[in-house]
Amino acid sequence: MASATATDWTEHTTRALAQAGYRASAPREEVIAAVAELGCSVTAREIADLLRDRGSGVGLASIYRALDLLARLGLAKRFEVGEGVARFEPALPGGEHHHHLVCDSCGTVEPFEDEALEEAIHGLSAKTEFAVAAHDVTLHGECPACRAR
Amino acid sequence: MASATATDWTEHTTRALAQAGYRASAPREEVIAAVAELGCSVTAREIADLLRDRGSGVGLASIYRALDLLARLGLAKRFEVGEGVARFEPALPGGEHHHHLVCDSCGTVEPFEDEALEEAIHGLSAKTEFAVAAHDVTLHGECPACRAR
DNA sequence: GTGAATGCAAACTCTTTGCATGACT
DNA sequence: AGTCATGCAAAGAGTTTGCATTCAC
Repeated sequence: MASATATDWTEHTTRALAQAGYRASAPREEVIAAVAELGCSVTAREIADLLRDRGSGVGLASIYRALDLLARLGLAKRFEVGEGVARFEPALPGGEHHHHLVCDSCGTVEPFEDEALEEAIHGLSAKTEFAVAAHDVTLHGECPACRAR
Repeated sequence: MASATATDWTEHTTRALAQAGYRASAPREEVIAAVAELGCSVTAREIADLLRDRGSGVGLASIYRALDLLARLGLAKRFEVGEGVARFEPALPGGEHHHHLVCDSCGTVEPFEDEALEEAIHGLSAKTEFAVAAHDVTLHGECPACRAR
């Protein structure tokens, strides 16, 4: 199911780019495939490493440009978990919505969803004078694997 | 009251540094004063600007070193709101706890507290296998001033 | 053929670090 | 006096940009 979702996103993204008038270039397709493959928390470097290992000649600049484009079109979400490095994840069309658990020992980033949290934020949004358009929640701690050690 | 709190924090911080065996140097004191003065969301650059305008000769490196020290001792909290720049705020001894509203138009960062949000996160922490030690919540949107425009 | 997209390298920003000098205890 | 802390400048990491070339339409 995870791979089905990744495929969905890849197709959706490719189609959305075409509809928005962007050309279907091989480098951009490779970046999209890498994002789909690496999943919910990808850095530009991770994509570069994957593509290089794969023998692709895609340059770092093109990766950044592709990620920037995806984020601008709402096809990917850009976020940070506090290391000063931009992270990206596929943005699913359905508006599915999750946040991140970060292991401060090994750096693992894992997604989670929580309805009560969303409700609390929704209630809060109504109370403030800001027009709240988005929110990010990051939980820091230690993952099960690191705890076991 | 805000200034009383700032004074409290300054004194608390100075005392904590002394107790931890750190020397009372003028540059570090200036950085602490600047953090207290600039309040809940300060960048290294903002501190540098303030101190320069004030005629202080404190170097950027010392500002970063001081901020790093404060964060390591738990006297200040380091966070980011998604621009790739480290932000700092005084960490009050009482364990008072807030999060941030960011205006995506003008960059204003404003604190808020919400009990329901804390409860949701607490409940969530109990459900996950991560040992959750901390959390950050950032709400993005448009501030009242920018909305009026 | 024309303009968008790429790759490379240079430029930029933020942050950290090496080292000699100066300051607190 | 003995260190710790500073300032400066250089080094690093991540990201962006200028420009000539390549490629999709």
